[in-house]
Amino acid sequence: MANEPKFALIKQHITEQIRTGVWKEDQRVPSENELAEQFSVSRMTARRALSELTDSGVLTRSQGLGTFVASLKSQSSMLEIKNIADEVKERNGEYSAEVIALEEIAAMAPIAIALGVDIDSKVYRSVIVHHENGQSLQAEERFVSPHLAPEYLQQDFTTITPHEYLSGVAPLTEARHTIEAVMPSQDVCQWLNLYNEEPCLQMIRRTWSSSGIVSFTRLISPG
Amino acid sequence: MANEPKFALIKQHITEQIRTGVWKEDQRVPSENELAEQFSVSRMTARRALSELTDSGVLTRSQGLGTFVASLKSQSSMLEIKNIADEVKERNGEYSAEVIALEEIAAMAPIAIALGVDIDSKVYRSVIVHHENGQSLQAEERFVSPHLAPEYLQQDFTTITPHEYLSGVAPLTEARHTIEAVMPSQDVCQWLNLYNEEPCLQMIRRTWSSSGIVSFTRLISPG
DNA sequence: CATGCAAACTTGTATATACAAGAAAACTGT
DNA sequence: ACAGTTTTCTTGTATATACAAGTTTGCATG
Repeated sequence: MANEPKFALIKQHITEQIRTGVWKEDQRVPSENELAEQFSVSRMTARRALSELTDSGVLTRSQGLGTFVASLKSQSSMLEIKNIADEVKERNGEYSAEVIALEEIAAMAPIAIALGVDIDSKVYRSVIVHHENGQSLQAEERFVSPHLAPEYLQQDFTTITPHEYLSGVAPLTEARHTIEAVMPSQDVCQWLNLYNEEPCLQMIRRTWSSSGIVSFTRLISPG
Repeated sequence: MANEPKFALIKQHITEQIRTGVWKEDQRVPSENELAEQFSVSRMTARRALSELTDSGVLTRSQGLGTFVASLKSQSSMLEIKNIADEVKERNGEYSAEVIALEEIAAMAPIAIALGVDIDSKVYRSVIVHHENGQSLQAEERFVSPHLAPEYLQQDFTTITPHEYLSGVAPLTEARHTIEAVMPSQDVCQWLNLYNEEPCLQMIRRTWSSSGIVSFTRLISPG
């Protein structure tokens, strides 16, 4: 065997084709059998190369259809807005969401300014607590402009996360984050079932779509 | 076959043992052959469960020794400070670093304030450009307090990243991030070889260790 | 023509087998 | 007692095979 194992050589070949633009986004790549013949390896070895590149997000596969170059929206993972439900599932945990509030409120000054709407105009507010294996992991308070997501209050956020829903109705073009350590307020302690006052990480996130500011989100995770 | 494939059941069993504390950090887990016998599956199926959990960071393996529960430093990936070199390698890219500057300078007012040192006192400054497959990916300008990392200027940052070095000399206890979109300055354009003026993502990161502020970093990535 | 079925592809799961390579324990001869 | 070797365990790579399951294509029958 060469210094590099065969499956690694196939991986390198594939990433090379993608990097140099020979294989473009969403384009179909050779099937397991084709690669196996091309590199004179067994199907299982070709499969391993494709599977590992799928795990690392370079390719996507679907049964019956084939393997494709992943659409690399945010290649730089710095921009990546992670879906907490997917993260939990990646860790093999059991994800559940609890809807604490889902309502229409009158925008107080700072919220109105953040969302770019008039003071005291109607905005939607949701408070959701994300659980992993029954333990509360993160609280999410979100304010949404009604005219960009009019059906927001009708959603069932135990089965779809607000981020997933909003991504569907208004694809995000930009996000701005601020992360800081804070002491949780009384509200937050109640949402997350915190008894002792431990510092929490708070992320403020504002997301834009092409038609304007979509939402203003506060994510709070215990220490 | 059950609704859930066998390898998934084994994965669930393993994560369950870890989650409930039956198997603790760095403890050895059953070998492929032991799991295979225990679950009445082939070694390859048991192996798949172990491999996938290793890929997702739950386990670590080493040839000849065995498989162990990973030490789970930062379970919550929100806090995780990713190492760009590792990220590139994960994507199967070729990583290289270029040291643009590595020097001692007199701290100007904003830098001194950010680092918590006196104005015009000596601080270390490094500018490093991270490359993936020869293309510049990210520029990193970093200011470091000398008394917390006195040997900083003697390091070879083409083989170890500043973050890796600093983590070794002063384990980080906290980090604060700010991400925003900016137009790159002339300096940055030169570092990253940018000709046209495209917006860049800038992340300001301040890291603390138990003995004080360690570094103030500006990371800039093209759009 | 249209509906339905079958064939031919794809990826997904699972097994049995073989050998390579790293690490530690046990055994050997000096 | 020590050094070197062998054995035995581990994970790592690779193959051949089998069947399951999803998707498309095309053919055949009504």
